[in-house]
Amino acid sequence: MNEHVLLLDAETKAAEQPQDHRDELRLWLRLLTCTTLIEGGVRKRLRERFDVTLPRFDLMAQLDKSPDGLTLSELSRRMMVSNGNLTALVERLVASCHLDRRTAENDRRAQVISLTNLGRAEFRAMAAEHEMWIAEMLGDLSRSEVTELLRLLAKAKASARQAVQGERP
Amino acid sequence: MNEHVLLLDAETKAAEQPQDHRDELRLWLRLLTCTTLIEGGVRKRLRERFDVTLPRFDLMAQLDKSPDGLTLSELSRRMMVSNGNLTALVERLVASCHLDRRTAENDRRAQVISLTNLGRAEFRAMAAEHEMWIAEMLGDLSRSEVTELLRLLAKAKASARQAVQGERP
DNA sequence: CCGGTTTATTTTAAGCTTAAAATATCACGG
DNA sequence: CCGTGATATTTTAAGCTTAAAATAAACCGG
Repeated sequence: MNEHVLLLDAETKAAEQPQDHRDELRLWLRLLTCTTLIEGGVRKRLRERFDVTLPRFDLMAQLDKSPDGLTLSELSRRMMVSNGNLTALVERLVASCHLDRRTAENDRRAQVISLTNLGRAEFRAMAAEHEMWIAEMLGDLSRSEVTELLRLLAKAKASARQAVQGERP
Repeated sequence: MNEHVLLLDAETKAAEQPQDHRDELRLWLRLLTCTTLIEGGVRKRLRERFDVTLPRFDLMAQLDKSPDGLTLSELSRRMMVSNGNLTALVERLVASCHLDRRTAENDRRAQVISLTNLGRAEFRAMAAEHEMWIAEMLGDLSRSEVTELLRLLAKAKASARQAVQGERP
């Protein structure tokens, strides 16, 4: 009986498995292509128009949404990059007077990072153009297609998050 | 009359522009989140299971689809990474006996890269698991949702490609 | 209040990535 | 066949990224 089950499993695998998940794989590759294309376009425009890198723009974008600043840990969680990555990135932006950094009041381990007035002003000028670039790149999608993509990607995001983070401990 | 037009334009801008493209921006951010999540999960699994990096896997994936090999230019176009990037990546995989590299027969400038038997065998073992990881991460989507996403992302991809590459010269 | 554990950050080593400049070869029109 | 422009690749410099180890401070149960 055991062999029977195993045999069935093997046959099932042979018959279905190799084809079964091809669409999911295609979906992942297409998602990656879309992201890479848009990211490349944004990166290039940021460099040409503002001489700024994408990671710096992303960092400033997070801080612009949090006027009271964020700790490095919170930043790394929101940007989904490693902790050590931020150390150098923040250092450079502090050196160029775009960011402020201070020790947290109640926790001497933590650093609170925030935008300076200069940083905020420069970011907002960039963000305004950035929004138009994105609108242009996604310009062939109708309003309802955008809405539908938002809905389906929310589901994909939840699915991936559960699979990826559900295994952490 | 010119002032009239300009005034209308200004009013239109003030009334619509600041809000008009928020959904496209949200869509882009959600796309990026999905990609980053899945990419991180794949990267981690590739490292833990096979001690291989994602760029190496991607490179081998392209070559596996082209049994006759590819030139560096063609590879860089398909992988959407810069030319110089591949030089070191290929070098390392040649050193570890996963890739072959030979000068093209009819063009002494070009290098043709292909998988060795070892490289192909190792890649296929990884690819089989990789497909299951992706299926798991996207497991909460129904078949019809996957199909619909494929359709909409194809449109997004075409839109972005036109906007990004239409400006090259 | 003390010792073990967790949390926040930095450091380190390796590798990836890009843009731009340099090099080498090819193609082709005159 | 020769120069000119295009194409293929490598080199370079700077910056990004990660994982893992190290450091430091906070928390917490006994």
